[in-house]
Amino acid sequence: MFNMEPEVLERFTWYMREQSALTVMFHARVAEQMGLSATDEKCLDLAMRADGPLTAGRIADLSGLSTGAVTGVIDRLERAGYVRRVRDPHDRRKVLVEVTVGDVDKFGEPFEKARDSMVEVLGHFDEDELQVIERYLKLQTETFRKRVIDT
Amino acid sequence: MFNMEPEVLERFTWYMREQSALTVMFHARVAEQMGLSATDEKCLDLAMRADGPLTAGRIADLSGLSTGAVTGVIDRLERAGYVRRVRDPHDRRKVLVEVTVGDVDKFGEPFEKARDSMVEVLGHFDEDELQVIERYLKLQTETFRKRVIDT
DNA sequence: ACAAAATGTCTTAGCGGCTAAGATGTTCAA
DNA sequence: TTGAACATCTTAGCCGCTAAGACATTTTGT
Repeated sequence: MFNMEPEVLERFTWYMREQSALTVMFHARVAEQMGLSATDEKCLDLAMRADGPLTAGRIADLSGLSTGAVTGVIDRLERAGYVRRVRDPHDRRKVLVEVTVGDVDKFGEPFEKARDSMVEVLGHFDEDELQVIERYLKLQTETFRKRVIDT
Repeated sequence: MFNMEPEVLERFTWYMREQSALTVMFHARVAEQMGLSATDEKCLDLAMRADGPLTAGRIADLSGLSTGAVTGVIDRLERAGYVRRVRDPHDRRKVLVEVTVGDVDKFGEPFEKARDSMVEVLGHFDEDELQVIERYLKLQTETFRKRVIDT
């Protein structure tokens, strides 16, 4: 591998830090717009990004909340119409949390703005460059999850 | 501009969403490792990323917290040794929040892991590709801030 | 088949942080 | 100089979180 100067690394670090802070603010905006707390929005996001419906306990694990707290989260999400409790027919102790809203992108102004913003940015790159960027994003998310989150 | 297929857009949306969720988890890890709440860590991050010291009121604005809450945040950060209260000599009503820790990267394991992870990822690209990625990151953060956060 | 242990969720008590309103101290303007 | 504006702190009340245990269901061991 060629020699990467420290300044380059420093600039990249800055971008990551900046993007990181922007992301936290973005989540706060989305939550506010949906009439949810940051916690509730985070749990709803988990439920939406999962393959199938999650159990209450799995949401507790993924979110880091206690099971008691998750009960409250699901109560509020259910009351607001975002999810529905369904008892698992194969194990009636379990509660499956089913998301009852369709298209993710319908989730208010912040999401639309974020999408528009992304389209605008990507418009500044040609096809070859987009392939580089996609390779980067894919590798970045995978590596970050493996090395930082999944400890 | 050339024609961008919907699937490409969808894949990029997925990466952004994934990265977004990972970032939120990352902040939770960092906060936990520092013995701080998510709120306190967010405020400390604001103070660290600012040019000079911020006032308590400015932190309230930027964080979206009430001034009363910020008083508590600064109390806890000060007690934990991360910041120091300094009265502004030019306007003694104001309280400047001075960060009293040096290198940002000393901030615990998660930060180091994140940095290592970034280095590993960037190692998979040559110099030309890195320039594309940097251009993308710069444009992305700027555009996102302008279009989504600063409404 | 039955009892005991394990599992998954919900309930409750107690704690701590948040908001809103107002108190306190400082600066600005007439 | 005096009243208004400003910046922060204090306080009361509320709400969500954790920890512990209750309840219902499933699994295990005999």
